[in-house]
Amino acid sequence: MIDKPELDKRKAFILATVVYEYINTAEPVGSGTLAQKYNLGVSSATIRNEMAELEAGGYLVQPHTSAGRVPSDAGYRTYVDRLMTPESLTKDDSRRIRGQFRDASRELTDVIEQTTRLLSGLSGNLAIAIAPSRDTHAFKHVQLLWLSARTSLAVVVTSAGVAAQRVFEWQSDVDADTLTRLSNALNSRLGGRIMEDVSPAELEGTCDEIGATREMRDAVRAIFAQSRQTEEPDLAASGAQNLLDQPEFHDLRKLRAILRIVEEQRTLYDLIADELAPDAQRPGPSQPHVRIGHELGPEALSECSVVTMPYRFGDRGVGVLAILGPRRMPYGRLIALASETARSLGDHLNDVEIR
Amino acid sequence: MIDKPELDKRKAFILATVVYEYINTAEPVGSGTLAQKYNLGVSSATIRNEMAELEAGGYLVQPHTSAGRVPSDAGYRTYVDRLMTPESLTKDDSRRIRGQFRDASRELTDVIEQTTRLLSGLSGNLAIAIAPSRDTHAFKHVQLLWLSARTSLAVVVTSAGVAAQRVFEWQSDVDADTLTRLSNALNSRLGGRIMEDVSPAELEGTCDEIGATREMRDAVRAIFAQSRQTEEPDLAASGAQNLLDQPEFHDLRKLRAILRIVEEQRTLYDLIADELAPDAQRPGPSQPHVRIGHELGPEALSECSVVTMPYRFGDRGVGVLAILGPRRMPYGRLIALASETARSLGDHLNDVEIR
DNA sequence: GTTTGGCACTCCACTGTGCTGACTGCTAAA
DNA sequence: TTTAGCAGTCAGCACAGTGGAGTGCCAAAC
Repeated sequence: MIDKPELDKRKAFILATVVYEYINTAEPVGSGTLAQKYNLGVSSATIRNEMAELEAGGYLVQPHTSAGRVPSDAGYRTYVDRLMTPESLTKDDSRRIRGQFRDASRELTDVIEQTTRLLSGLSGNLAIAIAPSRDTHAFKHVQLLWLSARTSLAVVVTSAGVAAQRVFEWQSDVDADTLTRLSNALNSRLGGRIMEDVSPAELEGTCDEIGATREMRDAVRAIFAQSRQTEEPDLAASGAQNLLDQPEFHDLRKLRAILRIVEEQRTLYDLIADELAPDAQRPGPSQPHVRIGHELGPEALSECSVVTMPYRFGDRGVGVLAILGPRRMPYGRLIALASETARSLGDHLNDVEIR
Repeated sequence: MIDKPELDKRKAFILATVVYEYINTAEPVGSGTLAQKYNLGVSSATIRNEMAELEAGGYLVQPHTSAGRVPSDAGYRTYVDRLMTPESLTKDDSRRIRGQFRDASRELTDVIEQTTRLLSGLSGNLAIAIAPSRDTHAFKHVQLLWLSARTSLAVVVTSAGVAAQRVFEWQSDVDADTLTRLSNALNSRLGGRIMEDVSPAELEGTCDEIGATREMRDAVRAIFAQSRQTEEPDLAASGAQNLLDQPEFHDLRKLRAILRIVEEQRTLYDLIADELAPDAQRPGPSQPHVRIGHELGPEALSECSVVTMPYRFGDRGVGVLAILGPRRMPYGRLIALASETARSLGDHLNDVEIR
């Protein structure tokens, strides 16, 4: 990508104003409107000339010859990176966010889902949340419970709550005492460790220590594997119907394509999970990111933008909040919303963390 | 409601054909089309007369003077109750349903969600599932686990798997032995009982037996209350984007109203939960039900129909599957799909039930 | 009594036309 | 470099005209 020519002050101001006006009205912005509504100190003809140059530079596009201008991906990008003034939340928004987490559930999946509801309600767009990978939770406790001679229940508790439970049917009788000894051995060896650091070899070693059968060894491996990973990405989305309000999605074909992606969680996950890896390594506070139109990849989302904001849980756990909407979204407000919600969510998770 | 006049054979056949044709084409059906495509043995003029009478009887309506006819709620109702021939599933559908449950999760909420995905995929409509109320599960096991001197974890296991877990922070030190004795006492007193039959007095009695503190009594009550009920109805829905394909929902206002109801789970639950109560009492196999247009209640759903089918879990647990779509839905096929899926789901739940 | 062909009538959906208004680019003067 | 003025472009809208699908009714046929 070639560097865009630098924008002089007036061009920058005009671009910012076009984006601002278009975000508010959803109508192509003409030179006349600009001269009238905003005090630029120059005539519409001058603005016209500037806008022509902004179009040549790739910041604006014209839907048709005799229409006003609309920002391009590059126009939005410049706006977000350099022209936009950061916003802070209204008192009311802050209060609603705090209120939501004050009496939120302790259950990770419930919290994640409630957070997407909150965020979609406040933002008027589609909200998505990815739960922190279980690999990064700390192991707290495992208990093998005796239910009957040939059945038992295994429960694994991590710092984020119960990660997995599973019923086993044994081939041969098992007594409660063996289960307790095995539980104790595993607890003393693994307590406090991060799940992804626990190796299968270590599990087997612990089993051998108390003379567990081969069958039990397999069972222990299975239950640990299950508590580390889920088959489907752990993700929630809500507020899809908000998109119906946006004039750009009145075309049903486009809307379908988008909703298909949302329903098919895998694609949605891949879209946002990019934010996980870099943030987990980078030290310091997390940063919101904005991805605009074609930057997102899928053609179906070429008229959408996404604001993402990682949140932290414990030392290692990282999840992501995201807001998906039309490119014509109020970036400042949504960034502020996502940031504050991510912060509150992280705080809440740390509060309810099992220590 | 006044009884409709009986339909003679020919009227019945014409009504059935109009409904059938309209379901397939989504276009108002005219007398000419009927005479041409279906072998009625009479001319279009005769059909015209019959259709006029069917309209007078309230079975058909005309969108405008020079258009064909469209079924009314009463027309669909008659079709579903008396005219339609029951369908059975294709080999392929049956295979997909069986395949889905062969390696389905043991986790109740996962199964419920996967079932809605399956059903929305097969039916091409919106699928909804309500999980059986936890009140009807059988109590299996409770374990109070010692995590540290002042924190412990309680896990309640019911016949459908883990129902609740909760971390307690105690005001004063608690030792592992007390927790174990309390767990044992609760288990021996309550094992196998249905959750809704367990009274708070009984819980308190058991606590007193082993000399538990007031604080622990409250904790036990809380964990049992939590395992019986969830705040939100336990419900899953998927396939909303299927509705976009239906021509009747190309009107965005109508679509919005419907999606709003779907997102707001409470209304959706109330809509379908009616099916729970009567079926739980009635002996014998469950029956599918169809509710059409205004029968559903909410004005927003006046152009929709819902097929519901209860499924059973254990002796008492009853949940419901539902398919929501336009009134112009292939009732025979959807009833067969819902029935077969409900049966498979019930079987699966009973297979994975903890005994 | 029922059925049928014929006919006049109705009304939606579509098409083409012309108009309006918003906006542009360009040019020449300030 | 800025501005006023002007001609040109094009979407969107209102309007009228047309075609066609379908109806209701009536009189003749069965």
